[in-house]
Amino acid sequence: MPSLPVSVSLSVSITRRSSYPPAPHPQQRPDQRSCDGLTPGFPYNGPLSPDNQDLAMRTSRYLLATVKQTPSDAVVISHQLMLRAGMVRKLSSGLYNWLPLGLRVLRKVEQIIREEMDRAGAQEVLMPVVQPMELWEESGRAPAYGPELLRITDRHGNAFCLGPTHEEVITDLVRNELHSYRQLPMNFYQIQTKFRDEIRPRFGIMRSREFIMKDAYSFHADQASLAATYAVMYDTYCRIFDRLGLDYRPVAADTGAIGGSASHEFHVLASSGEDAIAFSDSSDYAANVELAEAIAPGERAAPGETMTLVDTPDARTIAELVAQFKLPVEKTVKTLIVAADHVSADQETGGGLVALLVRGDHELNDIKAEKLPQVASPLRFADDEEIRAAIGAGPGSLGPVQLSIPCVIDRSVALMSDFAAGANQDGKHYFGINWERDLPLPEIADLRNVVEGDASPDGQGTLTIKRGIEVGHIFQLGTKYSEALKATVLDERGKKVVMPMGCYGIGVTRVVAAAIEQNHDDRGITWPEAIAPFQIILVPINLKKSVREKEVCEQLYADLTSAGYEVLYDDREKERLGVKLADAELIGIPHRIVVSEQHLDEGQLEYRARRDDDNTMLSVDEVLDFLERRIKS
RNA sequence: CGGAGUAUAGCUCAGCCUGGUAGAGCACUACGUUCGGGACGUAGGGGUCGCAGGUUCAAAUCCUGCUACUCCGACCA
Repeated sequence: MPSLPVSVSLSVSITRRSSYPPAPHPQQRPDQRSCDGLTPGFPYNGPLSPDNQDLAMRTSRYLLATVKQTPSDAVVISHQLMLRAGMVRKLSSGLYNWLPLGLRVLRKVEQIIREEMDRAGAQEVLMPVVQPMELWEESGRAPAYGPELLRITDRHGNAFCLGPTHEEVITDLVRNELHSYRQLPMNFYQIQTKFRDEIRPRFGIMRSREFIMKDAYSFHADQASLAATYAVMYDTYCRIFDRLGLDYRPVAADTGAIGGSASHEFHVLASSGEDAIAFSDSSDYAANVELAEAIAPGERAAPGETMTLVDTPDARTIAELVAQFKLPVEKTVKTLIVAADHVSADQETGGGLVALLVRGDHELNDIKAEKLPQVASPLRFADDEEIRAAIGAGPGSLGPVQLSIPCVIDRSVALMSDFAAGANQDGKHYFGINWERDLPLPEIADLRNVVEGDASPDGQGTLTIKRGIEVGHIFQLGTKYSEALKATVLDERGKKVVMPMGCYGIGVTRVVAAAIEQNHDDRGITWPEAIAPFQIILVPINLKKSVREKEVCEQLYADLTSAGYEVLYDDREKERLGVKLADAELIGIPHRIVVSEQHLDEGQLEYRARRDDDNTMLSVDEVLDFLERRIKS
């Protein structure tokens, strides 16, 4: 048998044996133990090892619960891979057990969040999962929250609920503890389990009923202080998601009654995301597609055609019209008829209907339409009979010319010239319509969804649309809860003032799922460095046969661990190489070292990053330097 | 809450229509062979067929009720 390369200096002395050593002597010297407290080469059923589990583990002692088959009830990738990699197991609908491997990832995400929140001056607290209903009565939110709030009763008949969020509890705490404006601002956060009794939990960890959230609540003496802390939280969130290694976008969110730039969602970009978000290619602008403003820069071209009535008996949709008459779709207009708001319906002659016009290739935005004063809320499309009664033609032949009901047009429609639209007579369209020549320009509004390539509303660049997973949300709450719960402090004049509040959430468990949605390939997870369960996996090719592989692995395991790396040593003797490599790829350890007899002859090891396509050969004594450069950079 | 579906071994599923000995693959245990990309052989362990009723000489199979879970929708953000 060839001897070990001289470059490997063994600090642990191992006697070569052709078979397992006998059970260790109880008085074994500590320096003969490896980093995880196990005697090198000790077989599977040894004692539990209490040492250094944060850093090191050997697979023979670890619950590596990987499965080959994709579970049938998992539809999204993150759910499939989290089950397959042995990170989680379902307990019941929307409830999951976290196995050791998954928990390592979860803890890393938590730790990054914790460090950055602390860095931003927030103070960690821990509030109960179970909350008294009294507080929810006091805030007035109990009825509004409905059945999503899981209510429970204790043995004395007192009402409690499982906390879906903690505004009430923190506000109650703060009103008892803070008394002076001098103490403000303060920002409290916790990383805690939440429960929301979702109507339909789905997508595994992405939308479960029980989940872990980092929620923070800030309290202020005035609005300016709230705005300042909000800005700090915005930056903190950026730092957190940067450190997590995720591709994300802060997105302007619907601020409802609060207004201004008082709310942002943080989205991890992934094709499976539930939300479509639009962002500028050359500025920070980003918004939910439903909320993104559709602007229409430019001017209307002068009329070039005369308006003509054309028989279009077989064209009932824009697609048919475009196909049959070789029209560019940008020269067509869609006319949608919706119910009018009651008040305006009385005043107009529209029979309770309003026409909304968007370009043929555009889509009506329900939310924007609903916000128009003329339009009934909730939005309701008119049925065929109503349309025929009011206009005298069926859908498919509707247009703005000589229209008998009120009409609102999209901004981009207002810029069209020489366009085609229905003639309000069955089977007929007008071509070559021009505003202000053939008919007056109706009221103009933003009616449509933005599309890829639109000009960015901030005037810089064009919009790209991608799907995102909402993982964070920051909010300037104002005094909604502090008012209801009377959370006041005395100001400098000794007057009681209600504290404006901010709240800031991150879905910690959802971040883990989102990270996988964004980082996977056909073999498994490709973790970002910062949240991988382990940094390095050590894979000997044939531990059973090769004493040399075992010696080198034990040595590397000890050296890498004492250098501070988190190492998973795949010391399973019964598994073949293929199984080990497949597992390593499935669980997505970023750095892999394969140890083989063949290459040890030249003093070489194989290195491969999870996202690499090829192996890199390293000499045994340069491994530490190499990894140092590779990981720390 | 509306619609659709599923429930049989740890996992993925067959068997049910047409009632009569509980099945396969993977996983697990033992032994042997194999050993650089999810090995092979031999032997074995493991299921009150979701629960409760009913029909029948006989029910995984037919009937009724219940429960849980999944998918689509509404809801939530």
